[in-house]
Order: sequence, then structure tokens, then C-alpha cells
Amino acid sequence: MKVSRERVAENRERILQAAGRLFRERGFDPVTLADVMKAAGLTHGGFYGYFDSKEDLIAAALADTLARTRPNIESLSAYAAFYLSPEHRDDLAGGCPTAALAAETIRQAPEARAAMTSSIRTQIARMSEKSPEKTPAKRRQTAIATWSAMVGAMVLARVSDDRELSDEILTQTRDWLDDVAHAASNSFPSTRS
Amino acid sequence: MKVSRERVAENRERILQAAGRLFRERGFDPVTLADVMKAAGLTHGGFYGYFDSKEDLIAAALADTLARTRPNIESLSAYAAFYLSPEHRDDLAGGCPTAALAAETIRQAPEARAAMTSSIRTQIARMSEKSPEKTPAKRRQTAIATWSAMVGAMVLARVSDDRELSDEILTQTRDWLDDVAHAASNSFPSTRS
DNA sequence: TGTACATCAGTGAACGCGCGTTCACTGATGTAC
DNA sequence: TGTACATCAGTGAACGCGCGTTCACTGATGTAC
Repeated sequence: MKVSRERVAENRERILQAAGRLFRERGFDPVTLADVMKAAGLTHGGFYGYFDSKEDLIAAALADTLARTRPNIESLSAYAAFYLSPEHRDDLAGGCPTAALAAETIRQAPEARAAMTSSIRTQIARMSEKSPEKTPAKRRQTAIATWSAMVGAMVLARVSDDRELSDEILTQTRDWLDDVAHAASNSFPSTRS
Repeated sequence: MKVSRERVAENRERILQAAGRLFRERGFDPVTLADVMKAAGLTHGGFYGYFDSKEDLIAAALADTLARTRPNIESLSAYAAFYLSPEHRDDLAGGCPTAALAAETIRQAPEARAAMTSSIRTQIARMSEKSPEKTPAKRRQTAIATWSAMVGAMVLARVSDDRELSDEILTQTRDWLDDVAHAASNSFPSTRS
């Protein structure tokens, strides 16, 4: 049965969002097109009216999910506290697509990698703006290293099957980032760089 | 044809090492048992003489590869310089199994997650020993945060399809870790923690 | 030390399931008059 | 504004390939005497 034009646009959004959640939760390979279409309230046969292939969907859903994830960064410290929370760790499907999918995207098609690269660039720029450092170069460096530590800590905390270790990774990384930012503003001028 | 006992032990090692490399390079799902057995110089039918299932192989190969990867950590700074090199970034199959597989291991069987958790624990302990901080708690915190930053930076550098950005992530994270370690030893006593 | 035979590691064909993809069909939409 | 009809989004069955897994068979190993 044909469906109105608005409904088509709405269905496309539903497919992208369902795919975005399922991919983050289970990874690209184990999620089937039938899973995605069912989660979007459709049957699997209709898929090819929206996308050319599963590969095409992966790139589109990744770009969509990354674009939708626009963090509100008050300060690097506040952002890290939110990011490195147990709630975020436990919300794979709704959490940061970079922490959930960047590693798998390394082996995906060029379009998917391009979407991830573009998001990393944007994220570094966003975080640089909020860095307390004095020079643009230092702000950018802090943004890169802080983002690396946040993503790395989230991955390590999620894979750890021991709750205590997992919590420790989150809180210690968060506290360390705080301490380091604090120390930077109090230190003697460094002899390096 | 039957084969000598030494040959059996040798074949098991070959299968584990071939699997370890293939998994790091392509991820768990896309690697087939036939791929692994072929890389080990055998035919796929023989697989079940060595392992119960693909899931069993994943856990065994992960444990084997993690155990084999015993980094020689002279200092955290020297280790980070080696780890965050373009050579390591470009050597997926032979590089750090944590950077290559931790994110995917989140969705694997409990045995695989247990192997990864145990490796994280060992790695934190190893790095703590080399931390320049004065108290054990501070040394452990530095190890956790530094390891997070290293793993995160490697994942972000590998997924970036722009060579310049990828190199920048590596060098800036490395330099930042150096600066921070340096600043810590020069700073006024911090008012925090 | 040599011979006969039981064992069993490895082979390669086959099985069966699941998944990406295709397609004939349905019936609501939306356009032409 | 109403009617007739062409369009086309969605359905669900079917296809075909690939992969994990099984199995009958082979022939070298290694043990018993």
C-alpha cells in the first residue's frame, strides 16, 4: 500500500534512528536489516526503497547519529563528569556513537570512516573552545588529549566485567583530567613546547 | 592422516596466532573459521579437533594474544612514544589487541570479556610501577588515565581517514602526556585530592 | 628391533540456517480532468 | 468538488550465497607384543 509523502520522510527518520541505536548496542555486523526495519515498524522488504545496501545504511545512520549527538559543553570538566558517568557507560544504545562505534568503523567503507572523521574534527573544535589554556595550539592539544582519554576510558570501562574496576576507570580518569587542568593553571612555566 | 603430538601442539599455537592476527585486522565477525585454518596451514574441517566453537576460539585467541603482548615499559613517556607511533597505528594485525578489539569485546561472550578485563588490570599495574607520582593511589590514577588516553588516541587516529589529522592526534596526545607529567613534578602542591 | 594393528588428526564434501537482496503483488495516494 | 486511474510505498515469499558445524573417510602415528 502506498503511503503519504510525509509518512515516507518520517519512516526514513525512523529507520535511521532505529539503526543508530541498534548499531551502537550490538555493532554493525550482528544487526540484520530485518532487525532495523522491525524496530522502525516496517517489514524488511521495504528497505531498498530507502537505501541501496546495508553498507549504505551504515554510513547514513552513522552520519545521522553523529550529527544528532551535539553535546552541550559548559566546560571540559563538566563535560567529562557527564561523559564518564556510570549512566552513560550503561547506555550503549543511546550513548556516544564514537565510543560505541569508532573502533569498528576502522574496518567499514570509506563513507562511514569519513562521517566519523568529520565528527572527530567537529568534536575537537568544540572542545578547544572550552579549553582553559591560553594559546590556540595548547587549547587544541588539550582538546585532542582530553577527548582521547574520555573515549578510551569509556571503552575500557564498558569492556570490564568487574563493576568496581569499571567504576574506578571512570572516576579516576575524570579526577585526573580535573587535577591536570588545575595543575596547568598553577604550574611554573614549562620548559617544554 | 594422523599427526605427531608435537605437531598437534604446534598446530594449536599456529591457529591461535593466526586467529589473533586476523581478528585484530578485521574484527571477530568478518573472520571465518576457514580463513583462520587456512592461515594456520590447515583445512577448515579440522577446526573442531581444537576448539568447541568460534566463540571458544575468540576467547582463547584473545587470551593468548593479550598474554603474548607484554610491553617493555621503560618509562610511561617512552612507552607512550612507542605506542602512539605511526608504525603502531599502521600495524593493526600485529599491534595492541586492546586498541584493536576492546570495543568489540564489549559484545562478546563472558569468557572473552574476562580475558580483556584481566589484561586491563595487568596493564594498569604494569604502568603504575613506572609512574613518577609519589603515592600509590596517584601512580594508579596516572596509569589508568594514561592508558585510557593511549587507547583512545589510537582508536581515533586509526579511524581518521585524513593522514594529517591522524598524525596530529598521535603527536599531540603524546606531547600532552609528556607535558602533564612534567608539570606535575613542577607544580605548587595542588589544593585538590 | 621389528611387525601388526588400533588410534585419531586432518581432509573435504555436505548440511542447514540466516541473512542480504529481489520481486510480483497490493492497495492507498495523489493527480488529471 | 467529484471521479477514474496511474503511481508507487510497503508486503511477504523466495532466492542464493556464505558460514558454522558435522561426518565418513584416510593414512600416519604410536603402542602392544
